[in-house]
Amino acid sequence: MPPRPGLSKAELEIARIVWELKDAGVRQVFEALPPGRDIDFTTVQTYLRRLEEKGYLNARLEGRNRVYSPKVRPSTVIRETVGEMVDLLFGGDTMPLMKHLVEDRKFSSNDIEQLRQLLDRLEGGGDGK
Amino acid sequence: MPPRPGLSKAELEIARIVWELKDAGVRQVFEALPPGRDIDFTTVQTYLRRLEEKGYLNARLEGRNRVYSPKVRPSTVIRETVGEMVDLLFGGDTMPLMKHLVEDRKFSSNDIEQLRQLLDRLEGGGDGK
DNA sequence: TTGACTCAATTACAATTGTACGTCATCATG
DNA sequence: CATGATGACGTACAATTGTAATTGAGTCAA
Repeated sequence: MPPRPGLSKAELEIARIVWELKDAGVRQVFEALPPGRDIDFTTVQTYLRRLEEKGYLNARLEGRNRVYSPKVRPSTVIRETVGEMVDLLFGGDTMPLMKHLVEDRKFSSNDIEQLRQLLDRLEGGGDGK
Repeated sequence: MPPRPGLSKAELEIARIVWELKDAGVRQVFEALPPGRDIDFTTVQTYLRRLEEKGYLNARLEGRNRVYSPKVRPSTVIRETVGEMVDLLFGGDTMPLMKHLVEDRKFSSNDIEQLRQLLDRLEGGGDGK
């Protein structure tokens, strides 16, 4: 198969809502938009249709309503999106992104502790290259 | 001022080359493309022009050649791009991205050590919220 | 001095994206 | 039943993006 086409920003926004709702009709997604996000109902319809066409969502007919549910797992989309960004921004090298994040974004000491533990859990699993 | 329009993928690719070269004419950028990246000279020209229009690059005339140099610093572009992605993918929350990266990308034990040190250096500087 | 080249500048054009409209069917209710 | 709300579905359309062709001036070498 050809690799899935990527998601556009607006599509990603909508996909996230479906992931969260697990299972949702157009109206539900529409209503789950953050306040201030002012787009038309039919626009949401369009995004959902495109997401289905691109293979990211399943759609079934419930009565005469279309109900969408995730098809590709969020973690997959995240991996692809992040991977693409790492390629684009850092030539595929993850460490610079890590450095940027650690230095640039604010973490609470709680976060820092969590990160330490994540790293600890890694040790031994890595290929140690 | 209106906020700078974002960079497209192709533009980012070209911007990265300019950052690296510090100062470059179209030809140089063109030649710095990775082997296999097969786009036309004039296409590169177009991207550089757009980058200038969008305010990311400076251009000066050297003889009758246009020489481009960075105007917005890479770190700024990186911050914006990463920030946008964090918003889109994780609703603005950085930690899930960190987790994803740590769990999903392969790090050498050397990398892990470096990350630990980064975290250590943070402690005390963070707002500890 | 005539090609062969090289650039800049302009223009083009298809694909993708963000956004919405129009039409038609269905349903519930006054 | 007429009417208003709701949705599916198809269509539209401008902006952005990825990519290139065209045109015209300047430079170099034969």
